[in-house]
Amino acid sequence: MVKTTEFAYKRVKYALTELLRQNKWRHNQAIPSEPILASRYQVSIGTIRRAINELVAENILVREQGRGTFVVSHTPDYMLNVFFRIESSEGVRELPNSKLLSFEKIRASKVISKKLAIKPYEKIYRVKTLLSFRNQPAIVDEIYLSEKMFPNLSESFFSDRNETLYGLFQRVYGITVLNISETIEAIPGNQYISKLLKLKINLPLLCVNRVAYAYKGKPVDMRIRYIHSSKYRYFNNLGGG
Amino acid sequence: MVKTTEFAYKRVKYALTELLRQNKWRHNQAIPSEPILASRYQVSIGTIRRAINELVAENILVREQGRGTFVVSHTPDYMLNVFFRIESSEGVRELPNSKLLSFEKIRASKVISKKLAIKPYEKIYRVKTLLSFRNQPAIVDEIYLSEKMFPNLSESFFSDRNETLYGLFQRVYGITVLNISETIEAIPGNQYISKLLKLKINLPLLCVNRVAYAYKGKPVDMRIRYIHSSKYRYFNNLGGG
DNA sequence: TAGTGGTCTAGACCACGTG
DNA sequence: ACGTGGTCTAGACCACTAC
Repeated sequence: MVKTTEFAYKRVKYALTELLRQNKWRHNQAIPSEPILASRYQVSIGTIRRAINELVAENILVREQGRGTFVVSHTPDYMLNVFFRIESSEGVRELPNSKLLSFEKIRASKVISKKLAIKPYEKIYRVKTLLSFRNQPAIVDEIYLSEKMFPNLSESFFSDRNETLYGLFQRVYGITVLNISETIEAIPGNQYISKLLKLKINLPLLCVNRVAYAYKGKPVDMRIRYIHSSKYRYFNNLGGG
Repeated sequence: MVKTTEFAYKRVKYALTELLRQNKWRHNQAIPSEPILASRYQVSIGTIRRAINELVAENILVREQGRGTFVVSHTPDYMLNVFFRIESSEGVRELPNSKLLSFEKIRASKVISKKLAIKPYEKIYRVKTLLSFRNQPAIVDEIYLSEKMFPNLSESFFSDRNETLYGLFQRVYGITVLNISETIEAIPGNQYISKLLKLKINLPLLCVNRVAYAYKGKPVDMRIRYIHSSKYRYFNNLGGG
């Protein structure tokens, strides 16, 4: 067990994370400057810088020289570079357009409630969307969201969107998705999904199972994503650099 | 175009990377201590630390308090935590055993020579192996290696291995794999691979296409990996933290 | 011009590993 | 006891943004 308060910079980092989790700073405004934080936490600027640097490395904050340090903003560009891992077979990387298929309020199954860290049978939304690149259907999404976390969500949020879903979470609910864990399988397409993707039944699809997390590992949403695998693929880079 | 020599720490980092690329320091011995490097490059220890910190963040060096700073070592454990992205459907993560299927010397196709950054039709090895977890066949690998980069490679290197392939590259050839890029597709299994994996033909398989790189983006090997997808899956984490 | 983050320094003191 | 990396400080100077 590592104490997060053993060192000054860990203590500062923990305090800043806690303030971020409480949504004290919106994603468009600068957090307090380094000298101010240094005096507030009674440490040197170097120690503040170290704490902030770690949060920057974790994609939680971004620094802008001459302007300040900000909460990361879920722009489409950010999404494309950090979270979106699907490209065409030719290696083209772009964001798809989204079309709403269905919007339902249901009760969470045991599996889903566990992944969302809510009680079994709590109310959730299930949203299905069809994602297309240049009008070519490519991906079927099933999204699961806790109603408690996202009260008063309705169809209209999904039908005409000019922002990413995580951008909406941040703008409307003040919830910032920080990291994501995914598992990928190959499965034969069933009738419903194959038809949407304009594929013959039983052809192999990539199936991506994703859970997104906010501060301190709090689950935000879960989704199952079926991908037209002969035209699109998943990509990944490992090892840093 | 970013000049890598604009700042002292970038200059030091570049110099260290160059020495690493030239294999000046083996992976079992410490690189020079921080005070020595500081005096050698005429900068303060803080600047040396910054350069080293970036190399540590890129998984190139590891620090060990009280002992020194080392070139990262490709132990099985390191492989499992950094590069190996396959787990069982129950979420168990372990390294497979490898059995040699075939070892050939062939000429590179255009596609492969491009990925390995060698001339078309240069001599390469093609190695096929069957990977198993607890004696259950799970993965078929096709590995492509440049003969120029790995002279005098023979079957025996692959038949009885107690180390990972990248561990062998590092120990025998002094080549350290630093990062990896992968694309993942779903494909129907052909007869040859389905049989090896004890699957019916045409069932969906995960197909992972990997290129591994050493210092400065130099390609080391390429492999195509076919995975028994109903028992095993690919996993990934995005966003850091 | 004032305020922000970015680089770099020189040094104190601590924690750890080896002899 | 000594040398290693780890933390933290206080301050100089630079680069960029805003007003």
